[in-house]
Amino acid sequence: MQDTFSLCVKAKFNSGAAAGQERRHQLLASTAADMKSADEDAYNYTPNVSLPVGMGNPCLSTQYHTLQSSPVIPVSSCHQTGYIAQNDNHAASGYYLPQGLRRNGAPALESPRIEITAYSQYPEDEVEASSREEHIIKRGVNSIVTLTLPNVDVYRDPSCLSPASSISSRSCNSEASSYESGFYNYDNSPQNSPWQSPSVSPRASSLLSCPHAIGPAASPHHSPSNSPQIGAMRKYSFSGSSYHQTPCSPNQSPTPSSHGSPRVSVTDENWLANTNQYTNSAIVAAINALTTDGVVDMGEGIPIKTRKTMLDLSSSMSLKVEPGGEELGPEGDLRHEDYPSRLTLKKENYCGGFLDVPQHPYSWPKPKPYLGPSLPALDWQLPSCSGPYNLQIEVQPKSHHRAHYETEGSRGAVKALSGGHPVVQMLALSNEPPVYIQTTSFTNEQSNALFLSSCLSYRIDCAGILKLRNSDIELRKGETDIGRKNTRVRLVFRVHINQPNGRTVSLQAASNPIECCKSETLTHTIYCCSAIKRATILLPTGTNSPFNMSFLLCQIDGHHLWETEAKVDKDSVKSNTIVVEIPPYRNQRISSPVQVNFYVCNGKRKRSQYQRFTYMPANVPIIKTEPADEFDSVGSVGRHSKPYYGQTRLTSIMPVAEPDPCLVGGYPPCPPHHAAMPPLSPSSSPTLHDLSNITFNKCLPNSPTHAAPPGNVVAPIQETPCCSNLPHPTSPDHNSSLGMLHSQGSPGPLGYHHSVYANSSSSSSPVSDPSTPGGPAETPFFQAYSPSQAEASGISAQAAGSPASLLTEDTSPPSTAITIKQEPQELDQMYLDDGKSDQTCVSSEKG
DNA sequence: AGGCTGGAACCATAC
DNA sequence: GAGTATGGTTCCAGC
Repeated sequence: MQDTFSLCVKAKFNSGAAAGQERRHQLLASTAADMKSADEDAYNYTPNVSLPVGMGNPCLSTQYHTLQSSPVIPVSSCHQTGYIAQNDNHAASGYYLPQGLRRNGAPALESPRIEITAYSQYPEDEVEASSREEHIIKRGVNSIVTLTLPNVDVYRDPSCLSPASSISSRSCNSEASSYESGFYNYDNSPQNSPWQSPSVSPRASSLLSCPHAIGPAASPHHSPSNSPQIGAMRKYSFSGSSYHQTPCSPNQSPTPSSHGSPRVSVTDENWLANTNQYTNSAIVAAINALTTDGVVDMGEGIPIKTRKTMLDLSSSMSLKVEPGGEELGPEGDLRHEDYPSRLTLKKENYCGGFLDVPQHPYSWPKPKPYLGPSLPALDWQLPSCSGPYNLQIEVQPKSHHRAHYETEGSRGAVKALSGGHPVVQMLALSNEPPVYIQTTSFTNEQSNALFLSSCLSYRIDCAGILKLRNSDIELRKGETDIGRKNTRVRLVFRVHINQPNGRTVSLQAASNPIECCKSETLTHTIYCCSAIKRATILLPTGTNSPFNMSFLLCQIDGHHLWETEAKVDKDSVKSNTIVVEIPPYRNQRISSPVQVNFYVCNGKRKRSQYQRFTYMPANVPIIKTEPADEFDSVGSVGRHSKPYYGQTRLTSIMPVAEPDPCLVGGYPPCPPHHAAMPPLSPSSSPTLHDLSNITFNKCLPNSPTHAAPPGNVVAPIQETPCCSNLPHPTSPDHNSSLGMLHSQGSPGPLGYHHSVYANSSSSSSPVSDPSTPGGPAETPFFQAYSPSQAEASGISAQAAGSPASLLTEDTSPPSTAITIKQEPQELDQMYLDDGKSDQTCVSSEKG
């Protein structure tokens, strides 16, 4: 199940010397959201991203993206290949499959996502007037650029209170896709629909029964005026999604809505004005699906809850088609011409039981057609590296960020663990063509392009996350309760690199999952550790800490072939931690790693999400357990051994202002993936990290910086049965590799980190932000450390009230034939609940 | 004064 | 069907 979030980025962009001043640019990034409901854990969770290409396999075969092609990118173990756009619209056809399209032509609108959209503050005219050169900036390697929103005033203009409606809608529209599709500069052909997410959602059918098409409409969301950020988000979102500059949402009443009920789920004409971009065949199909008999029965196919809401707010329920054909841009005409009366009829029918919202006094500025090169839809899967280019998230966002509702004010931008902001870095060989940073939603692509010499970092300091009500989502999807616990998202950033041959290489990088829910429950809790034979996990005690906690293990294949309850040290509960002894696997003579899931429950109905746990064979000294992430897993688990290093899904973060040394020091800062670095081999095999001989320093908040990990040697690792054969799409964590699976040659949104981390001591992070010293280190992953260490430090740390630590009683696993990569002397930690009192770390012991 | 945060309160749903 | 637990959403107050 997925929920929908909209995330906007209001970024600062210090254009650099060339410009000589701050430039307003619009940056659009899509974010895919990983969400799962309580019932959708490792076994039945459907990843929001049903992409043929997994995130874990960032490097895909080179693809040529064209606007006219379907976004399905063949999966490949890839490498060096980015998604290349070509101005000609032919090549792609053969590459892409209309998987995102449902049988009836409706787009697959399954995947939740957040959308990050920063936008240029330049007035359209001004933007157009801007010369390309003005936007060319030369930056030295490792320079950091801050995306700024120039006209903050505009951004927060009260009159533009709720552009967010677009966002929400937008997001919902793209639900089907793994990534938000922000490019609607497509023709309306089904296969060209941006909705055709490469992701093939198993739940595609749901869309048919649901007004997903009206989803956006369902979420025009009368954003409260008190949420400037939301408004901005929405605005950006729409902008980003259509290349149309929509300074202000028409949805926004100059004055706060009188009824101001946040429950308003259906868009008004304003929405359409913006969503004309969406009024393509997909929408029509969806609407048709809702109104098969030509008469819309609001009582059917719409969740009661939503229905109720809608009725209550019927006045806002309107899908009236705006006469904004001229505003649609190139494709706009087609849309309307193709489905004018039909769409109108359907909408009217659909809203038959509702009162139309009076025409808004507002008038949308005419969106101008995007004149730039064809760019892949945001819901397309793209690699993170291509040739000399490599896009990476230099500083990962915090693992937890409370998303705000439309009825709320902004809850601030997503921050980095260290207290700074996420940083995205683009790396390229110095002699390579300039990098064209995709700054969508502009009428003049030139004005939104930045040409970089080699490396550039962008600090995303104004990206918030907007969460849509589940009811709205249900309305769109025609499902009920789909939003439950869909609280995790990722940020996905993209860059487009123009090449001399006229092609454009598009890359994208995804952040670590971000927990967006407010409540701090077990659902956020991440328990990751690996162990051999036996391990002890220290869990935090707190309001949500289960006193009668059960620790269960079950296989990830969807069947509880084996399940057992872990032994809980009741005495430990007295302290601030709970010690759980993980039982040995049923078959202790396994020859390959066996991945299982476990969850924690409080003896009632509350239980955590599934977390992965790996039982390693006796002769395989793998200790590290990979983070769980459905999003990651979507793509290539089992098939590609998706690299997964340094990635831990943290459910909570430590105090922003006080980065944990363990996290920061434990891993070398993300080295600026030098362009000079040899291309990562697509065929690189995942490797295991041997931590058996590594001792880890005490993991205390104040512990000294840990030494960088020694050089590493990697060796291929065989995939575990569960992973190789079970790319369980429903498993939130199925993508995780057993042990320290990573393909050194497969950098990517996630895997890339590994490469980074692997390169010890590379601390030349381009990110100059002192607040983000650790860079990638902010995304620690669990590691085991020697018992002695655990005793000496980890436990003591617990006693001291510091986050729990991962205790590992490693009885020195027998040496293996594989080459082992040493891990940094660091203790994996997991912080819960924003790293406050609930900070916790999990320690495992191998015995 | 406005925005950001944290948390309480309320409501709906699940058990 | 009622009661309770849990999660989702809204609202409020403090910083």
